Amino acid sequence: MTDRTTLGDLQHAIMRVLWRRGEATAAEVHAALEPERGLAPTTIATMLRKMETKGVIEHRVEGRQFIYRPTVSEAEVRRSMVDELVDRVFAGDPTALVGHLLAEHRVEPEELDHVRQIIEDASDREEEAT
Amino acid sequence: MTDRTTLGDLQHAIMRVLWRRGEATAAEVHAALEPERGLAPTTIATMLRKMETKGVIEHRVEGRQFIYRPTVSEAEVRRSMVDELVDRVFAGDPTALVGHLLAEHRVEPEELDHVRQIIEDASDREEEAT
DNA sequence: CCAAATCAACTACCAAGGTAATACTACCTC
DNA sequence: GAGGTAGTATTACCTTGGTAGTTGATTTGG
Repeated sequence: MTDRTTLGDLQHAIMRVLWRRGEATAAEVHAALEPERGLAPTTIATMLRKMETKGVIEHRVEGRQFIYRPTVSEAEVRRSMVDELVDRVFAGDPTALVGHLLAEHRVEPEELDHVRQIIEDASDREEEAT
Repeated sequence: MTDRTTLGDLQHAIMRVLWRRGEATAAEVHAALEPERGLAPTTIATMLRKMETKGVIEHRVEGRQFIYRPTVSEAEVRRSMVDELVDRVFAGDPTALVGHLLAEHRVEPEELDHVRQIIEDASDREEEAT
């Protein structure tokens, strides 16, 4: 089940565009990434085709254009990429990654409280919904 | 400065052996990884050579054997790999990754308190040292 | 109706990670 | 000294991500 959907940097950038807009043509994706990446339009088109083969996006035809949209959610990708990192680098222990983040990345304790609060609220709502 | 030292899965497994033991020959690394990976000895040897080219390990000669040892620490690798994930997947916001971990990976709040305690203690010691 | 623009498809490279057989070399043993 | 053994070097192949030129079909503007 756990599909381990890993994306490269460009693939991820493309997915971000698709997630934000719901769907887009190759030209639109290219336009969106042009500023910071300056890639050839064909590069985007090729990557889109590869990504479709890989199964992370699909397209429908509109006239002579392909309109692509994601088949995996941002949450799924996050999850599998974080899982992979946790397995590879922290021996499967997510708490160790949290520790690392607090120690190395200077995540403020107040921020942490805030985050925890959000989680707890969410859990509460979940229980209520039972 | 920030070298962005990314390691593949096998490379990471090899590094773990080297970090644990301080140094090891190709045969020793192979022996250590044999059980769970079952790779050919030459595969390990080839990978070690590639990793040395890449600069993450180095070797000294002892008789006709090469004894490899890490040139980068586990902490450095962790840091750059986590940085990369945070940049790619969480738009550079480490707190977002913490949130994800708490929400998706069911990190227990008690665990969190524990982790935070460790961090705070460390900060205290740091201040004392001033 | 023809030329220019628009798209997708095809083809081609490069780098890096991974995997391994084969070749070479030096040493050790009989 | 011959042969096996241990160990490194060479070579080779596959996959995936990334990058892009060229080609071919289609559509549309003049």
